[in-house]
Amino acid sequence: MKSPEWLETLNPQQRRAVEHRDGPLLVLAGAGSGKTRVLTRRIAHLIEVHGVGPSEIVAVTFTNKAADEMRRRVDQLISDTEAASRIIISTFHSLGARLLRNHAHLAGLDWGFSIYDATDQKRLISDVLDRMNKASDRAAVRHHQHYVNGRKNRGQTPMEAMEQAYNAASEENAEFYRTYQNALRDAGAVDFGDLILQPLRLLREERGFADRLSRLWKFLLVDEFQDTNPAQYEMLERLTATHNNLAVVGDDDQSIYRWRGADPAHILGFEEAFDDVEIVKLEQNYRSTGLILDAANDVIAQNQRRHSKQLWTDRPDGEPICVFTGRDDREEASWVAEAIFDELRKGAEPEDFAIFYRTNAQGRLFEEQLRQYGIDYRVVGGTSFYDRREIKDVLAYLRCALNPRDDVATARVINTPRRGIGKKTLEKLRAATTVDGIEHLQDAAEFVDETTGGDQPALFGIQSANPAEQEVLDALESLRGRPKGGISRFLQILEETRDDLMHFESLADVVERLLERTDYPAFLESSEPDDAADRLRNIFELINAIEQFEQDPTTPQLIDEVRQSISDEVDDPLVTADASLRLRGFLDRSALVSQAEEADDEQGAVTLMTIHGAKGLEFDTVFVVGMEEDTFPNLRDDDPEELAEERRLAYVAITRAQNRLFITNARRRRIYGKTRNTEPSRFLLDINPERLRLDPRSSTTSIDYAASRRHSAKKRHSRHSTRSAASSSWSFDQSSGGTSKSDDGFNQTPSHWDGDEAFSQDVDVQVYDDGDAGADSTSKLVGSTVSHSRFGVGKVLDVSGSGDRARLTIDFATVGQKTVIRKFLKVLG
DNA sequence: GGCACACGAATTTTT
DNA sequence: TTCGTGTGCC
Repeated sequence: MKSPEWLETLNPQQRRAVEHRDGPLLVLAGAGSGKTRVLTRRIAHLIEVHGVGPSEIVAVTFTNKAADEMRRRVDQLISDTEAASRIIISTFHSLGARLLRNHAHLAGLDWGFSIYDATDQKRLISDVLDRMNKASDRAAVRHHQHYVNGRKNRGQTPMEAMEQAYNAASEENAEFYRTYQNALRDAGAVDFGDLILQPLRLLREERGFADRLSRLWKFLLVDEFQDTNPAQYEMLERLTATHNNLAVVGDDDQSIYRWRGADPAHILGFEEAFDDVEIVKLEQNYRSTGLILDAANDVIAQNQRRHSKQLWTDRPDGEPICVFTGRDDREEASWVAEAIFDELRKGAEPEDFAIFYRTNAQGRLFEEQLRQYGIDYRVVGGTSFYDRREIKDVLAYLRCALNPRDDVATARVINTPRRGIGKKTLEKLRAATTVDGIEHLQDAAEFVDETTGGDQPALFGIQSANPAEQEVLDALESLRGRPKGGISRFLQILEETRDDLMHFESLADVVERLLERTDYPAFLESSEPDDAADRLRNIFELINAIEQFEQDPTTPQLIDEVRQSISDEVDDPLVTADASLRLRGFLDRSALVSQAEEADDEQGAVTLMTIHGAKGLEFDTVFVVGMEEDTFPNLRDDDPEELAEERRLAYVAITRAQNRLFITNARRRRIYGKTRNTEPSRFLLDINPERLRLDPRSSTTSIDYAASRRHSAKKRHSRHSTRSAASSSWSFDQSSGGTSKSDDGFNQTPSHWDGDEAFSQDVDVQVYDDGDAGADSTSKLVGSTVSHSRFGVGKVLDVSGSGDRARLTIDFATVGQKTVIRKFLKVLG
């Protein structure tokens, strides 16, 4: 077999990683060093040069985005598309789901088990707490969720948690874990943590399971290895125990999921944990300019515990990093929008720009401003598609149909749309689930449904010797009228949907009939007229996604696997129906994919996302916004590990930029509706100022604007003013270009921005005066950017007259040229 | 049982 | 600011 020609395009280290065949391989891949390139080529190389079977290769990633991207790139490298489709490329969680789905019986699960997402999990936790007569308020739910997930991330079963309990409180937690786990099992469901933990248990306990898998899967590759949690790590160990063909790629500097249980110790200690580890360091960065890389290094250098590596580039320095400090968060956003607007005018493409923020909430302002400027954008992440109420409702119906034990799903939709089953009735149903023979809400519902009102015996002829239980049953039997009718109707809908599953080829058709049957669109229309159209559109998108899933080339294989695993033990036609199996697959997918694949609109839009979402991506021009203390870093307590992780996050953000990097912040920011003064992020101050350039339109003359505030605060208290020594950072002097602010449209505020003292006064007393035109010399406005409440943003072409009544000819981004009276305009800059 | 309203609380990041 | 939960009324 001859080497493929692309081998020549790799640098020596990359090539070493690609050509390595057997045994453990650790690739320490700095940002932008061609990590994905190495992984994808390694896969191709294994197949085409070493003759490894495609289905013997398993590549694991953490996000669906990364998995999709890898799949795409592998497809490009391997000409045999059928072979390429047999390579398993999936996230850890999808892989776990697949293992469980195919071995449900081994894991003690029903074939149709549900996957609970974080929201479902919370609901169940709350129910369990109620049943245990414990507080079930938000904080308690959060605490227990955190606890359970923490145990599962560490690979601990309830029993192990109990064994490790060291005091009353931890015993109580472990006891809760046990009860919760039983409840999950009762509901025929698994949570996210189980997708790793349950397969892991099989690997530990089922003789031959690990052996079988390691014969099947001979080469494992793991992307973003720094993000593995202990459970995932153990899973990898067990899967590769017989052959040790484990290739991991990662960068300890980009470990940003500690809060989710990721432990960088795995990558830091990989060399010791396995024998004869081949180590490859990829240190050449191909992505960023010299200055951007230097800035990233300035920031990350402050972290202690790191693999030693020296990221370098032979690219030129490039432009200095542009820093802008707005007077408030709104101005920050509008400055960013305008900067992009200007670049677009010069011919840049929207998809070259990305705005990264620390928390999703920050995105809103940028959306607003981009809209003002008529710039197309796409928001990645945020409230994910599958988290939307209407989507969860529809999926809950499907889950109910497939898994009658799924009480969380049942409770969600039994009265959606409203059909007369209120809190009281639901309580009665719930109370009955403790009676023998009625384990689940749907059982209780059927009990009611079959109780025809006296002459016929109740379902199962259930009677209880226990008076309390009998009381519960009596309460159910006494239901009449709307509640009872609603319950019957609900069961009928499920029954008909199950029937459809058995008789319809297309899952999309089944869902459409479900919508009709529930009259869901009308329900949307009546309950929230304003959003109904949007929500309905989302539902159509869901149907679309289902159709796509049904046509996906990898779907048949998935279905076959499940079919094989259940065929010999189940002969329920509902279970074995094609549509059911596909529905099962689709539900798994939707539980594990946080966002609707928006592969469609990559082009023509500016990208907005959190920094977490940005990992693994790159853009020509990057705006890292909200660079302030308390926003970024966003620290809960003063745990140094937490700070280190925030720092890595900053490193990730900076290293996404190829050619231009903008860092912005605001001196005042609204948080929870309250306005607060801010301080510049320590990460910004860690960057050597020689690499930075402060934009002259900033509301400050120093990047370390808080230093001047501290400085003058000091001055107020002591007669001998000293230069602030509080900051350990380099001092920055804006040597030139310190413009007066008289012509920037904010000149209703006296121009007193030059000295620290005046600046600090400004911070204390200045109130942003929005929209008041004042009596500026209007002739100066030609060329400046203005905004209008209806027309959005535009550039001033011409001015006639003066003062408020002046008539301005403006080229608006959205509507073209208009003439508008001065007083209806807001000058932006 | 359903609805409207008020109040209160709370906010990282994601599989 | 926005969300969700709790209360009171029809």
